[in-house]
Amino acid sequence: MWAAAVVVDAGRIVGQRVVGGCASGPYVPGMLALRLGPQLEDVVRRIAPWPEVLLLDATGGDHPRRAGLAVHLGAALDLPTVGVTHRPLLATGAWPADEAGATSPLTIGTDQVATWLRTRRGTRPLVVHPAWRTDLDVAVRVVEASLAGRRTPEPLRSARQAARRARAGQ
DNA sequence: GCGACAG
DNA sequence: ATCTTGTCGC
Repeated sequence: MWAAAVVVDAGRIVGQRVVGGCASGPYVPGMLALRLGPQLEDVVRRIAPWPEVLLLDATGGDHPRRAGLAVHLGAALDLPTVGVTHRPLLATGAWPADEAGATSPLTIGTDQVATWLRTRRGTRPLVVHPAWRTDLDVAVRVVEASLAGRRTPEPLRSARQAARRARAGQ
């Protein structure tokens, strides 16, 4: 398993780190932190400059115990976190209008734990999860500020690309 | 037994 | 995540 972390400031990559090794457990929905937590914490701790907020492929309160991987990692690192996923884990809610910036609530019972966000017209909306020391409003603003005109936040694209390169050996 | 189920 | 199928755009 490979993990990559990049620090993006004003659209520019100002820090990057890649780390490899064995995943620490199997993939079990609801227990991602057990599988990926240790290596993700390691790769973030090695990065410089230290970020103001972490964007992760993970959920926050959309979790059986309201503690998705983004919550765990934020707590472990004492760093604000925001999650971005393709789909919710448990929460449900109708898609927002097909307009950039449109949002709609994702709820578990009466609690809104995340929001659908249409980052770009004509594409599937992303799920934005407030997590450690962030709320819905901040989470959406962080994601929108990191889009760089694309559907997916630039830090996540860069990190995926770096991890893919490392996995291929280079 | 089958589908759902972050990555 | 990974894989497969289908669509759209360059």
